[in-house]
Amino acid sequence: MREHITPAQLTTWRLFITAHATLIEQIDRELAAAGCVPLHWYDVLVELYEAPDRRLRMAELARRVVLSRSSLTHLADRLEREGLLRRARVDTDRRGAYAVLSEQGEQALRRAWPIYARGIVQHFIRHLTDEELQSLTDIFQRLLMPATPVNG
Amino acid sequence: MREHITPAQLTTWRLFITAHATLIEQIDRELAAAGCVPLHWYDVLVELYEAPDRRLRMAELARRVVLSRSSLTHLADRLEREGLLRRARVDTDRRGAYAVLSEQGEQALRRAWPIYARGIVQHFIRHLTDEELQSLTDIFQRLLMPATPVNG
DNA sequence: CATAGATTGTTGAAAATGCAACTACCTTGT
DNA sequence: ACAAGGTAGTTGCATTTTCAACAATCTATG
Repeated sequence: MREHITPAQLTTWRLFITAHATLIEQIDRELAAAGCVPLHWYDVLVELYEAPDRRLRMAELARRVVLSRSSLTHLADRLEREGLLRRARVDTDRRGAYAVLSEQGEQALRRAWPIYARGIVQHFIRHLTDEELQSLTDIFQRLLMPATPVNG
Repeated sequence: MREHITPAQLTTWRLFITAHATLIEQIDRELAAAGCVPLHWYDVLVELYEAPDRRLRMAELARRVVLSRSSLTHLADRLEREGLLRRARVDTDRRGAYAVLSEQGEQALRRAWPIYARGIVQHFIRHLTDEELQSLTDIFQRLLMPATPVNG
């Protein structure tokens, strides 16, 4: 299996990593400066926000934010300690637990959103044409496809 | 300053985050399975490898791998403990320190490269046309531009 | 040359992350 | 119904990352 890779291809990959790190770092700094929840917390909370009943099974939530189950447990502990979410039992499976967005969690989302949105626009969207936006969406979806066999 | 953001734009952004996390996770897992250095270590070592004299000032290295100076200090401590790099004094600035790639560090790079390259191809390059590769390079460079005022 | 202000890199403590082991529970096959 | 094996989530611990404070040194200005 030949896995040759050209310098140009490697450059693209490395720019991908660097661009990501730089953008996240910048936006996270802006959120912190505004006294908002960090980006990673936001991602978790917003998944709950969009889910039916503002709740998701722990494992499903972990999958969505690309975390191990144990990492999510710890993160959820912190969020719960801050009152941003609570856990709830699952009627149909006594092992299971829902993570449920709390009222405070929703407020935290609303508070952070303007800052976050501004960051996304200024550091990301702003630099892209509509075609590029569409192309990026296609590409990222394609990259994720192998990892998500059925559930699109 | 209107910072409106469309659902499609937000989707692109979120796919960016998710795709990145997924790819890194996958490649890191493969490196670990092969008993190689983790991706983050690799990134640091390869910067040194490409630098003149296999060495870089700590602050410059930190900038390149998008880490805070203090985080890099700790990371360099670990790499030094593993014998993958060493520190050296700077003649012209007695505060300064070089991080220098060691022979062992170079070996670690060489050992990890095939695994890493395979991961990059299989999870990233493989899914992209040549045009897309070029387009991504342009885009990521553009995204990074604001952060690097002069020095391209 | 003296001093105020920046910059370099490190430190120690706190927070976050990941791994392996564990409990509790569900599912399957017999 | 029961054992074997799988899954959900948590726990403790070790590793990694971040933050604020610090000492040492450099630089610029008067």
